[in-house]
Amino acid sequence: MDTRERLIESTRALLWEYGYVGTSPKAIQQRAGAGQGSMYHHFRGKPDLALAAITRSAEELRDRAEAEFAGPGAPVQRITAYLRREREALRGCPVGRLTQDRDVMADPTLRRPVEETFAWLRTRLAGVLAEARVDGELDTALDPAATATALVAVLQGGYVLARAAGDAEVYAQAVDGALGLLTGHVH
Amino acid sequence: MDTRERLIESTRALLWEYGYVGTSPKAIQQRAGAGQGSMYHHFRGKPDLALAAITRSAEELRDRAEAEFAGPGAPVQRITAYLRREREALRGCPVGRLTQDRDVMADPTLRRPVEETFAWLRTRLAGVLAEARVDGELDTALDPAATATALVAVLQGGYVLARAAGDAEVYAQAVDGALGLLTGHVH
DNA sequence: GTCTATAGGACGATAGAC
DNA sequence: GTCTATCGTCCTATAGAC
Repeated sequence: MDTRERLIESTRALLWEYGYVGTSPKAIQQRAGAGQGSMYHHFRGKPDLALAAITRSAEELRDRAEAEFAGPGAPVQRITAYLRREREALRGCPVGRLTQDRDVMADPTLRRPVEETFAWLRTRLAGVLAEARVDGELDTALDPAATATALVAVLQGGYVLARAAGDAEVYAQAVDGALGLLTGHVH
Repeated sequence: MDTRERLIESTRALLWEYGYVGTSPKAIQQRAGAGQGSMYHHFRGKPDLALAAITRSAEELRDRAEAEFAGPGAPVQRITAYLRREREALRGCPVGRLTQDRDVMADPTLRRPVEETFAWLRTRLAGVLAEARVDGELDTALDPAATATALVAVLQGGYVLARAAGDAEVYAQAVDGALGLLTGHVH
């Protein structure tokens, strides 16, 4: 892994753990084993480096989700697989976390990947729910768009509650609760 | 409002908007219209002031929720009222937000109010759900604890998604989706 | 109680040598 | 490409006068 690459990966890790304000160029450099000059040679500054890191995290999230949404099995089964996928609950969502970062949300460039990721996720999941409905697998009373937003919210909120409790099991409980609610609408 | 009070309220507002790392004593003083000496006279430092602010925000959240959980109407109606209560979706949850703040979660003293608030909230909501079940209002297949965690997660995640989209309506959509799912289990 | 002065360090970035 | 030196600013806190 070359220096540029190490800088991006270090930034991703630090952004995930400390957020934008809590991540200093110095910390990035140390973690990457690179000097000041090295960092400023490859990137214009902290925002530029953050953009590379955020973009990559967003793509990763999207790719993983798509793999499950487009995977094998009936729609409801794919949704269940997506919801149940093992996640590092106590670390939270690397993209959702940025939502609480003022400097990220205030910068249109940094904000865009975050916005697009969740817009895509909600739409994509709504599509699979609509599929399930057409297949007669799901209650027609459910609105796919609202249901999709609620389910994605359960994951994002599950991270919050797990962190608050200091217990990853709380995340799993939120997912269980959501699946319990969904099950009543599955034929 | 005396100086001490203004300092706490200023800290609450700044903590909500900028988080712990993003909130400086200087900014607190300016917003409160107080000098350095004044702040350090009333509080030992930033963590001490933050504790006062966090504790108050936690109590406020709890009091508001309790007012709805203990309010008039059938259990499901009270839950609906709680979920549908108007909130400043784009500002997020003043307590849930702290969950993403490393310095807060790393300090047991600052962390406690956050932890307790959500532990109480989940338990209290589970109680109302159990009540609804006993009343024959709610499907016995639903686990009160898991359902409560999922519903609270929808709110917390709804904030995340609304902020990501830059649209408070997304929060409302998450709540709608959750209520849509819940409705299928109400007799 | 509140003020100003001051401290030591970190932040984010730039300059210029190699 | 990478290094060290340097910059101006902000951070959090303390000291001591009023």
